[in-house]
Amino acid sequence: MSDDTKALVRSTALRLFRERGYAATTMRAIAQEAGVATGNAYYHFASKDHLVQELYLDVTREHATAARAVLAQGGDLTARLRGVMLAGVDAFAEYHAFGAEFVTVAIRPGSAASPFSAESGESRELSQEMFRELVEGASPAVPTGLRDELPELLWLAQLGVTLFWVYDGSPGQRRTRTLVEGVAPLIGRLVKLSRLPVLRGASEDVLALVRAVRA
Amino acid sequence: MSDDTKALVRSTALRLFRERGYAATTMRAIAQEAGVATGNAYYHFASKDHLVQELYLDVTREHATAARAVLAQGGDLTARLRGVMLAGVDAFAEYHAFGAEFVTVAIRPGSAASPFSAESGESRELSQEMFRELVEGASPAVPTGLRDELPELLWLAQLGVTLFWVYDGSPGQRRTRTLVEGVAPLIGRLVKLSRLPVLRGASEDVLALVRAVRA
DNA sequence: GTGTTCAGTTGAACGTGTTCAACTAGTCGC
DNA sequence: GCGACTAGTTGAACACGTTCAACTGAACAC
Repeated sequence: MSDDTKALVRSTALRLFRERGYAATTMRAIAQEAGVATGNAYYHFASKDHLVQELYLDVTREHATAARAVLAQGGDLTARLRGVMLAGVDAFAEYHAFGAEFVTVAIRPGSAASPFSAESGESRELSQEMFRELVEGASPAVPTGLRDELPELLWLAQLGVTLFWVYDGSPGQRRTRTLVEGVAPLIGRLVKLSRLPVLRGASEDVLALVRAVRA
Repeated sequence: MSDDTKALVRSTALRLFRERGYAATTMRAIAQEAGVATGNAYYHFASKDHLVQELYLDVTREHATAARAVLAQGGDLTARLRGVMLAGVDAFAEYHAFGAEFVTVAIRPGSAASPFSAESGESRELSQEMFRELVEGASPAVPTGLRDELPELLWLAQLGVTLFWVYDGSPGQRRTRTLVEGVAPLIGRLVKLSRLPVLRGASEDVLALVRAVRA
């Protein structure tokens, strides 16, 4: 029964999270709705955060699927970045009402749901792989100097957009879409300009900084 | 006794936060240490978050004081930005052990301690005013087109640096200092370059985006 | 069969942030 | 003086996430 129970708790939790949000979904309610004891849920999932992490994995998968359809259409860096980020806004839209509390949980450094945590490794890899495809399939091609670092930077940019999205109370998250519509061409343009002598130094500084800071 | 009690609860809470961090400081402990009933603390402060917000106000004041000393020395945008941001890292250093949980609390959109909340108005104003001085006192002067928007952008950059700082486990937060050492001249350089024809368009786009997104 | 082991399961118990009905004491109107 | 009125204060009570000692039953060894 173990595997069945775990799957049942998982799906029950995700359903309740979607229906009620994070705070209003109690561990007791999850257990009761799944027909098991409270402690049993903790046997299979170390904490409520670990259950939320399962939700993130689901959403990341949806985003990756939608993004792959966008990327299949080709295009330049700007178009691809715009498409992938807007696909993200769409994928997350369903959860916007509770987005705030979910991101709150995610940002806690110790949390299993943190985008940097070991537990989130699977969804992080999924997401970063998506941005790698985005960069590598762009035409015209991204300058070689940037090609290695850019995917991770774009992944971080996506996290930033998501953070903005959390605070975005406009209907349909219009402001976040406006942000994406502005940021995508801006990044596209800066990448293009990075080869010019004037910006050569600055762009090298950015890359050096990224490397220094990561170490 | 009301004002006395409020001040007593406030100072007790801040002391315990500094000594034990956020999670380990219980409302019961604060009340007990202050010699009042638990409910009494809630009469004066709506929630634990509101007490944390008082701590932020304290720290912001320390940062502003340290920053003012830096700004009094003049200098160009890069030097001033570097000085102010490093002063921030120093002012926050004492709390780094618990920084994670404090920022966690602060980032929750509904929270009183959020940098965007009404309750944080005082420390937000204090901080933004600091960046306004930073920009306006810089020599050579910042291009007029940027002068209005830059302070708020720098304030946001500071929030970003603080977010990085939370995750920075290096001794003495060396990585955050490296980040500041890199970001300050980068911003300084970009601001200078923004007047060149090649970047004119991009920098106008940035400003237009900021305005569009803020609305 | 019998004994042993252990993954799976149970629900009471703990400490938490927060709420609230009740109590206290000082102030005002008369 | 006296009767409201109220700001201040109390501590028990609530629901929560989480823990844990105890129980169950299937698998296995002999």
